[in-house]
Parts: sequence; structure tokens; C-alpha cells
Amino acid sequence: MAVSEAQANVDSHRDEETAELFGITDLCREFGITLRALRFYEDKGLLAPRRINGARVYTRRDRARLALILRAKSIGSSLADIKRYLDLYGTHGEGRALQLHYVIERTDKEIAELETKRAQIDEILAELRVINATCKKQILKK
Amino acid sequence: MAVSEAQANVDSHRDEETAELFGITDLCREFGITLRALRFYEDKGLLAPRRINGARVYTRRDRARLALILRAKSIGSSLADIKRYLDLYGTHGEGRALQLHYVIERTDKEIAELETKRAQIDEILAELRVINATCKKQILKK
DNA sequence: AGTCAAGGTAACGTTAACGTCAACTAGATT
DNA sequence: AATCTAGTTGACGTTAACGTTACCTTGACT
Repeated sequence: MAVSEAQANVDSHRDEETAELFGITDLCREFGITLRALRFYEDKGLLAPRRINGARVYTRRDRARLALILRAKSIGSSLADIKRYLDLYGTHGEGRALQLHYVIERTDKEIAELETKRAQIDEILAELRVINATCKKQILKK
Repeated sequence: MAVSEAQANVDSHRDEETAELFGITDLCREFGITLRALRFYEDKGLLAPRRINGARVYTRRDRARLALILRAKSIGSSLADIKRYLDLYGTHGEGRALQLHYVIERTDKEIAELETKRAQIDEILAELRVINATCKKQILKK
């Protein structure tokens, strides 16, 4: 085996090991948020990345959680709400019977809330579209 | 004409005059917000009720605006965003040609943003429904 | 005339979600 | 060894959106 081949093997091995791990700056760049924000989410218990030498190391799952957090934020959920939602998410699967009922109850509520939110958006959308259409007609008239 | 009839006429007359007007406490009760909040919205230029003897008097239109404000708030819009949106709404109809194009541009953007927000909600809803369904199946298994 | 509820302004307090700054540290580089 | 680079933890500052308190005014009722 040539030296270059061996080196290639080592490289791909390292890739496989690290491909699923991210540094804090990686995630921040990817999602367009600041370091401070990510650490803040951790303080609030929304994320708990592993530490290596004190430094935060995020897995693919952490990354997915972050995506969830940002999505929820963008639709107006508070960090506190998001935490409750994520706690729910974590409980899922490892829960006992009592917890199952609790999870169902909570998800039912969250689903209901989100559905009304969706409805609100639809109403506002309808109004905006009317304004938009009326303006366009005004212009065509001339 | 009997006295009672005359009185009834006076009453109905007053009703017609005032039925469309609301005091600050009326609106606050109806929408479940505080006096402070309503005055705050006014400070921010979101509302501009008439004053009678210094006291705020809201018309049906003011009431509708308030409804819009609260709806927009519930889906995560900031008061600043809402103001821009309402300014848009006010311009509608009384605008010049240049303003028409501006309004169309703005509404297009707002519509696009709301549509992505809606999509976000749908995604989260889907995930929650999966969790919910899985839990219910778990319970049925036993 | 007295009181009382509803309304007003003014000013300070509070919570959420970060921004900013300072001071430190573990590795990599020169 | 010295410096540079990412990363760390506090601690304090900031903005938005009100809450709270204090203190005055006014119209309505007894």
C-alpha cells in the first residue's frame, strides 16, 4: 500500500469520525446566529452538547434540536415554550405510562395552539392579499 | 305620544349614537388586555383614538385595528412590524401611484414571510402529531 | 359639598433575549 | 518561549413590551 493511499485512508477515517460533529462556530455560521445566542440557549437548558476539554462539541442530534429551536422561535414561541416542547420531545420513547398520558395531553394542547396560530396567519394573509390585489387593479386602470 | 314612548326614542337614539363607540375599559375587557397596554400601543402610534374631554374614545374602526394588532402579535410580530403593516393598511386607497407600487412591494414581502411562517408551523405540527400518535399506540398495545 | 369610579400623565420596575466587554485557558504555530 | 487562535465563563448593558405605583382630574351620584 502506497503512502498516499494510507494517508487517504486515515483521512477518510477521520472524516467519518468527525463528519457528524460540529464546533460552536460551525453551527453559528450554518444557522446565522451568534455564539452568545447558542450559549444562551444552553444556559436555558435547550441544548446540552458534550464537552471536550471544556469546549462544546455538537452532534447531529444537537444540530437537529437547534434547527427545531430556531423554527419554533421564528413562529413566535418563547424560549420557555420551546424548552417545554423539547422536554416533551426527549421524553418520547423512554417514558412510563403516566408520562405517556402527560405527553399526549401536552402535545394535544400544543397542536391546538399551533392550529389557531395557523388560522390567524391565514386571516392576515387574506387581508394582505386583498390590499395587494386592489392596488394592482388600481394600477391597471390607468 | 306618551312619556314612556318618548323616553324609549331617546334611549334608542343614544344607542345608535354610542353603539359604535367604546371606552378604553370596554376594549380592554373585550380583548383581555390591560389599560396600560392599550395606551402603550397608542404611544407607539398603532392607534389614535379620538379624545373627548381628554378621555380616549374608540370607534369601530379603532376596534378592528386593535383586533389586527393582537392577531399579529400572537403570531410573533413585533409592535414595530405591526406599525409598518398598519401604516400600509392606512395608505391603502388614499395613495398616489408611487405609493401603490410601494404598497404592493411591501405586501408581497409580508405575504411571503407569513407563508414561510405557515410552513414552519406545518412542519412542527407534523412532528408533534407523530409524537402524539406514537404515544397513543404505545398505550393501546398494553 | 363630598365622595367615588374612571381616566389621565409621569416615572420607575421587570422580564426575555440577547450584545458587549474583560479576563482566562488549552492547543497550534513560529 | 512567545504569540496567535478558538474557545471559556462571568458581569454588566440594552431593547421591547409592558407592569406597577403615585398622584392629579373630571363627571356622576348621594
